[in-house]
Amino acid sequence: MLTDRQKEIILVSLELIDKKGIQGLTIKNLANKIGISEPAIYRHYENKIQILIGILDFFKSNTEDFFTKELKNDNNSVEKIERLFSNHFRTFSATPSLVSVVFSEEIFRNETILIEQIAEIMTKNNMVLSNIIETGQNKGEIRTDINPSYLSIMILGSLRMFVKQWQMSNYSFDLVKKGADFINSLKLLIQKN
Amino acid sequence: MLTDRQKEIILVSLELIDKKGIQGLTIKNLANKIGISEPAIYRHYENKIQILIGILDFFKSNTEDFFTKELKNDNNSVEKIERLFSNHFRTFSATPSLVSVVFSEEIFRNETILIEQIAEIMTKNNMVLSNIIETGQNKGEIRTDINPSYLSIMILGSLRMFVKQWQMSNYSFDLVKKGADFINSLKLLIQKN
DNA sequence: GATAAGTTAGTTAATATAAACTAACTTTGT
DNA sequence: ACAAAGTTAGTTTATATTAACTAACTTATC
Repeated sequence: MLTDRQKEIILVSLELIDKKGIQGLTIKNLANKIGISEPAIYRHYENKIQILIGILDFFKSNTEDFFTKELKNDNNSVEKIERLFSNHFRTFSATPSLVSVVFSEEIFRNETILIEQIAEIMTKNNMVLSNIIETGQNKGEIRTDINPSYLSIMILGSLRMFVKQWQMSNYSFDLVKKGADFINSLKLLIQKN
Repeated sequence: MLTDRQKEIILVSLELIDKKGIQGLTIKNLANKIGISEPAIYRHYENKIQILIGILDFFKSNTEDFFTKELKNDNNSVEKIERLFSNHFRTFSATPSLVSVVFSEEIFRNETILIEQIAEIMTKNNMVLSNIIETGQNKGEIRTDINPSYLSIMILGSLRMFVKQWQMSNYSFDLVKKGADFINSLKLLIQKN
């Protein structure tokens, strides 16, 4: 659905945001880095907002595929959570610049459409996780002394902070490897007994 | 140390960032909202970066006072953590616009000085918390099956996510009240047995 | 299979707007 | 009367976007 150039624009935009923040994403920087002129960008995206929407779509499709696949099976809930996040770790490892974008609602504050999309993603993540937790509690796999929505906030917050630290350390450790270790600790917290 | 007008500039800047994101903090918006002309701003701050530094200082002094006070006493570690965060909740309740700023490293990506200050704050928070946890583990108050740095990431991440949800819900619940409840759940997770 | 018509992806040049900041003058409060 | 805080009217620089045009390729038609 996306042309090669469109994919390139999205990827280079992610890199720019990653390295210089949202203020670094200008049509000029984008064009320079790709090696074409500024107006050429407009042959591929109508305007800057469409590019930002493209970035969000890139991430959305990335996770949505996985959600639908993973949620169908009938694994243990704790394992499900484990897989959900090791998948995220793999995604971030492959495209580290995604971290800046996905964890910075700030970037999308200008346009209502963008805010809505970000809110949608976050609500979805939260609902999916709450559901898994509730099921796990009913099956006796997850501790029941804390309500699902709180547990969900804690898990999502923990993971987010973990990834953010990886980013702030300049990707100095292996996210997938250390991430697996971190998830193990998280499992200790949420498992029954 | 700050004049009334300087305080006003900081507070209005916080409001602008809170409502429109960092892109909403312009000298023009600032001047309009205060009700003076743009150049008048420069009578009080040399340039925009100084204003941003002012915002960070405002938050730093807010927490530093508390840290030094709170850490001297010899309370139970879990209680210490509880107080540390209920204090944060109170601060955010009083000045909700702080949330956008403190939790958005993104905002300060342009200038090296600002990045350093943010990193300093985060490192400090993390060290203070790790220390409290380690002490608590040695005194048998906190579970020892998870290492202090992981626990610290989990706690900070949980709290951050909790506050962020409060913000994203348009401050629809009482942060201090529900926050106390949330901290209770967190306590269940980290306490020994 | 050659030519006309259309498309794609690019170029350079220009424009509108908005940002941060400055110089020179005026008002206000003690 | 003088210093602090304000104003008006600018400057410079950057940014997104548009206009006008072109080279190279693809498709349709005779």
